Amino acid sequence: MTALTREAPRTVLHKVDPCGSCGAREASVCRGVGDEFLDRLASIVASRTLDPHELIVAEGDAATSYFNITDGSAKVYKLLPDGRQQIVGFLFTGDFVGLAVRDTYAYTVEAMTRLKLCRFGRGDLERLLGEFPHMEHLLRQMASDELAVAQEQMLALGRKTARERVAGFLIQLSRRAERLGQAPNPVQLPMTRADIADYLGLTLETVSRTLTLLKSAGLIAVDRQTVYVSRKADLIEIAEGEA
Amino acid sequence: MTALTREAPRTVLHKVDPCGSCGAREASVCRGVGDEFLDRLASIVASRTLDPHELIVAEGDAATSYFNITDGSAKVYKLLPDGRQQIVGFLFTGDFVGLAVRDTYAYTVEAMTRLKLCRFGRGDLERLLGEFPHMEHLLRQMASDELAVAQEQMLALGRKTARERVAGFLIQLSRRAERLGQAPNPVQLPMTRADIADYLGLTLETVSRTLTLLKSAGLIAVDRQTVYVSRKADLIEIAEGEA
DNA sequence: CGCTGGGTTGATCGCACTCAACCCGCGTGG
DNA sequence: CCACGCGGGTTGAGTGCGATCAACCCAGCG
Repeated sequence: MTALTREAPRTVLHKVDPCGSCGAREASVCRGVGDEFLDRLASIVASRTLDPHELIVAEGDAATSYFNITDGSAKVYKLLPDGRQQIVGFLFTGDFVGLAVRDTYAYTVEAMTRLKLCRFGRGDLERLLGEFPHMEHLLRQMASDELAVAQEQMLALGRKTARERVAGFLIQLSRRAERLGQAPNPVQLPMTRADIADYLGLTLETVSRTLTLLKSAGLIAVDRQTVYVSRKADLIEIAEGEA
Repeated sequence: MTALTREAPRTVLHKVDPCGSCGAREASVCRGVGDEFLDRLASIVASRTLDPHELIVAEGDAATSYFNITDGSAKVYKLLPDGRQQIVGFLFTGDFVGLAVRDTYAYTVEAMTRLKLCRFGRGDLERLLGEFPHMEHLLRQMASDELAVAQEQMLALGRKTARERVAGFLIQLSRRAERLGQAPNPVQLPMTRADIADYLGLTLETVSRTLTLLKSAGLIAVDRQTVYVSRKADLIEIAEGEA
C-alpha cells in the first residue's frame, strides 16, 4: 500500500494512468502488459479530485473500490478509540490502494495534499484480473513487497530507538527519491512532524528533538521541509542499528 | 507468513500436504483446487525434518525455496547487528513460508519445536502457479491477509501499551485456536516469554509482569504455558485500547 | 546432586512522553 | 496598517512506563 517505503521497481498499476484526462501509456511496454488490458482498465475507471484532509477510504467501510493515486499524496492510518494513531504508510503519485483488503477496509486513507485518483470497482478489477493472470501475478508481487516493507517497519517500531527510526526514515525517503529518478540528497519531507511521528511510533516533539540532534551531530542540515544529508553512510549506520 | 495472526480462512497451501509421507488430500475440495494441481505439486516437493533451533531459512540467503510446514511450529524474526530481535510472526502446522520474498530472504525462520516441512523449488512452484492462475490468486489473497495482519501489528508496536499488547496477543491466540476448530478458551502459549516479548516489542520481564497484572485483575489465570481467560470481553476491551 | 532453561519478582534507571512556553509565517479582518 | 488567530515547529522541565540489572524459584535432566 505504501509507496514511500517500497523498494521494488514500480509495477504496472503504478505506471498506468487509465483516466481519460491523462493518457499516459508508457506502462504498456512495462513487464509485458498489453494494450488490451489497458483498454479494459480504462473502461472500468472513474476519476476524481480530493482536497487535503478528505478521506479516500474510511476504516470499517465496505471495501467496494480500489484506487490509483494519479497525483498528490496521502496517508494510510489506523486509529484507536482514544485517538492514538498509527500511520502504516504514505501514498504518492502512482500508488495503488487496495492491496491489503478484506470485506471492509482496515485503515483510513486521507489526502495530505490536493489529490487526483482513479477509482476501480472491486468486482470489475478482480474480474479483469481473472482474465489477465499476469496482472494477478504483479499484484501478488506488490503485496509481497509491501509485506516485506511492513516487516521492516515492525522491526523499527518494536526494537529501534528514536534516533534509529528517524535516521531510517530519512534514508527511506532518500532511496525512494532515487528510485523515482529524483535527486537522492536534499530530501523533501512532504508531511508534518506529527505525521512522521505517527508513522514512526513517536511523538512530534521527539521527532523534532531527534532531527536537531542529528543536525548537531553534523549528519544533516534541516530547513523546514528540506533535509540535506551530509553524511549518508553514518546515517545508514545509525539506521541499521550498528552498536 | 505468520499463521498465528492470520484472520482469514485457511487456503489451499495450508491444507495440502504433498509430501509422500502423509497423503492428506482434503484440500482438493477446498476452494476449487483440483487433483491435477496437487499431483503436480507432489512432483516438485521434498520433505525434511528439523530439530528445535534449527534454521529453515536465514536472513540474507538467496531465496531459492518456498516451504510448507507440515508439523510443528517456528518463529520468523529479523535481527539487528547488536542482537536485538523482532519476531514478525509465528508459523504453525500447515503454514506457508515464502509470501514476503525477494531475491534474498529478509528474515530468519527458526524451528521452535521438532518440525516437519516440505520444500518447493522457487522456480518450480512459480512455474506451476503460472499454469494454475487460481492458485496465483490464492497466494495473493494470503499475502493480502498477511499484510493486513502486519498493519495491525504495526498499530500495536507503535501505539499500544504493554498491557494492551499482551491482552491482544492472548485474544489473537484464542481466536486462532477457535478458527482451527479448537477450544478458544484455555489458551496455550507454545512459545517462551522471551519469544512473546520479541513479538510484542517488549522485554520478557515486562511480559511476565503484565501477565501477573492481568491475573491480579481477575481477567485470566496463568499456569505455565496455559492461560485461562475468565473475562474475555474485558480482555478484548483492553486489547482494543478502549480508554 | 548440580546444572540449565524458563519464569517471577524487586530495585533502579533512562528514554521517550507529557505539559508547557515560545517562535515564526501566513492569512484574515478590523 | 497592525492585531489576531492558527498551523507548524522548536525547546525546556518534569514524569513515567518499560528497560535493565539482579536475585531467586522451580522443574527437568544428566
